[in-house]
Amino acid sequence: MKKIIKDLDYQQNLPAVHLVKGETLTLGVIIPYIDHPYFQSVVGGIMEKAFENKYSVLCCATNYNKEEELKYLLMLKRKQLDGLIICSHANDWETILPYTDYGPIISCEYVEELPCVYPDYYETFMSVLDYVIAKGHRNIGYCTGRSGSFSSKMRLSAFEASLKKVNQGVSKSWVFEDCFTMDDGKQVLENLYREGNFPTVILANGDEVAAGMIVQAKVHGIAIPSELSIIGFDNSPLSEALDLTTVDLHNKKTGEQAFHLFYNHLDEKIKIPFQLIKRNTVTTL
Amino acid sequence: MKKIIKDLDYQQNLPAVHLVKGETLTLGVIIPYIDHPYFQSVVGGIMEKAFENKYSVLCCATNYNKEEELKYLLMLKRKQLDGLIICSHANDWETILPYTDYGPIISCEYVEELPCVYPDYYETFMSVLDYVIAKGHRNIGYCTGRSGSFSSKMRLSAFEASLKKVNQGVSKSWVFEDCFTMDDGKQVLENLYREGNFPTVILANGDEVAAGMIVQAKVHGIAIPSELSIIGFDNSPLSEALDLTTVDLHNKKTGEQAFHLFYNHLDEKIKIPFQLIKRNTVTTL
DNA sequence: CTGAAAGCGCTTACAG
DNA sequence: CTGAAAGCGCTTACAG
Repeated sequence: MKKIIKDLDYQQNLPAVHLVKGETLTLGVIIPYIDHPYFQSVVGGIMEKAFENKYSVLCCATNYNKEEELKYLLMLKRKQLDGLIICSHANDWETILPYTDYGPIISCEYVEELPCVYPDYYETFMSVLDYVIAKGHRNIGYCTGRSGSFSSKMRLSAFEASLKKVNQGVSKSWVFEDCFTMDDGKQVLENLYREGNFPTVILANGDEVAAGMIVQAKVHGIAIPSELSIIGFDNSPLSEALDLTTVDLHNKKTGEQAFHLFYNHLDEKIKIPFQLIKRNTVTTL
Repeated sequence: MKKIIKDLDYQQNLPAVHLVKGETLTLGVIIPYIDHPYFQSVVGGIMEKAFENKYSVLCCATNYNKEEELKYLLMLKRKQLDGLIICSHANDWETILPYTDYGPIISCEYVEELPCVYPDYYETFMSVLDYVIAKGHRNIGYCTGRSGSFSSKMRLSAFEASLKKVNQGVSKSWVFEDCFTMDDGKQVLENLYREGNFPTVILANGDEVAAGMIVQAKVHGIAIPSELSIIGFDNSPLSEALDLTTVDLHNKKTGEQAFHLFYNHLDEKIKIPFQLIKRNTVTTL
C-alpha cells in the first residue's frame, strides 16, 4: 500500500486537510510596506521562527489601506489563517479587536487588549533625548510618521517631558510629520533651509530619512555634525555606511518573539530593549 | 434570508471554498532573503499587482535551503498555491520543472523551459564594462554571489568577452565570489588591501556590497574614486546617499510583469531593460 | 426559479 | 487492527 502511494507520488490535497483540521499552518503578517528596513527585520524574524515550526507566512503590505487590512482580518475569520501578527495597523483597534474571536492576534506595538511585543518608544526616545541634551543640545527637532500613530504619540510625550526638564518648550516648527523615505528627509532639510531656522540636532525616525537629510545638507554645504547633528533609527546597513549615530530596536527579535506568542498561545506583553549606536553624526556643543 | 446572513455576520469557510473550487487565490513567491533590496523590489511589484487582482502572496524566504524550497513546490502540487514565482532558486531546474504539471511557475531569471521575466545580466554587465573601459579602466574587478548561479555565469561571460576586446586577460584574483552583504564588501576590500594588488575599478553586485567596500576603503584612507572606482547595483536609497554610480534593473517592474504572466497564463519571455545611473564613484583614467 | 442532493478530498470516530 | 461511514463546509448540477 505504502509502495503504491509512493509510486503514484501521491500528496494530500491541502485545502481538504485544512477544512477537516480547521487549521492551515499559515500565519498572516500585516505590514504597511515591504521596502522599509523596520518591517523587513520584523518579518525576517517572524519568517525564521515560522520556518522552524512548519508555518508559512502570508505577507500583506497594506500601504495603510483599511480595506486591504480588513481583507486579512477576514481571512482569519474565514479560517484561511491560523493567526495574525500586526506590525502596524490602518484600522482602529476597536475594529480590529473583535477578530480575536477567530484566532490569536499579536501586535508589534503596545496595546492593552492584545498580546504584544514592542519596543518602548517612550523610553527609547527619552534616552536619546537625554543623550543629546547631555551633549549640550537644546534646540532639538524630530521626525515622525503618521501623526496619530502610537509611536508618534510616544515621541511627542517623551519630547515634551524631556524639554520640560531643561526648561525648553516644544517648537512645533521642529517636529516633522509624515516622514518615511529618503525623499521625505530631503524635504525636511530643504524646508528648514528655506526658512533658515535650524535646530542643532534632528532625531530622524529611520535611517533613510536621516540619510535624506544628510544628502540635502551636503547640497547646501551644511556640515554634519558641526552645524547640524543627526540621529537615525533602525541601525540598518545604510547607517553604518554613513557613519550615522542611530538606535537599534532589535527588530528581528521583535518578530521572533511575536511568533513565539502566537505559536504558544501566550497572552503576554514583551518589551524589547533598545540600544543607542554612537557613531559620528552628533557633535558636542 | 440575506438579512439573516448579514445579522449573523456569516462568512464562508475559505478552505471549503478552496477545496471545492480547486483554487486558493494565493500565489507563492520564492526568494532567498527578505532583507535584500533586489528581492524587496521584486516582491513589492508582485504584491502590488496581486492586490489589484485579489490575490494573496505567500512569501517564502528559503535562505537557499533546498528542502524549504521544495516545501513550496509541494504546496503548489497540493493545491494550496495557484502558482509560483521563483525569484531565485536553490534546487536545480530539473527538480523544479516537473512541478509545472500542478500550476504555472514563473521564473525571474531566464530559463528556456519556463515563462520568465528577467534582466539581461549579460547585456547589462557588458554595457557597464564598456562604460568603465571607455573611461580608461583596464584592471577591472567584480563581485558576484553564488559561484554557480545564472547571474554569476552571465557576469563571467560578459567579463571575458569584454576584456578580450581590449586584449586584457581575466584576473581570477579580481573576481570576488559569495558577496551578499555590506560585510562581504568590507572583506573584499580588506583582502585586497592586505595583498596590495588593487584593480582600478570594482563592479559590485549590489549597493550594499559596494557600500561595504567604500566604508572599508575609508578605513584605510583609500580615496574613492581617484584611487579606486566602484559601481553598485540596484539603485537603492543607499546608492543615492553615497552618491554611488549604480545600475537600475527596474526590479519592481520585473515583479509586476511576473505577476502578469502568472495571472494571464502567459508563456512568454520578457526582458526588462536596465539603466546605468551615473553618479560620482567612477573616475576617468 | 427553488431546494435537495451529490461531490470536492480529506480525517476521525466507530463498528466489526 | 481494519475498513466503511460520517462529517468538515462549501459549490454546482440537477430534479421538481
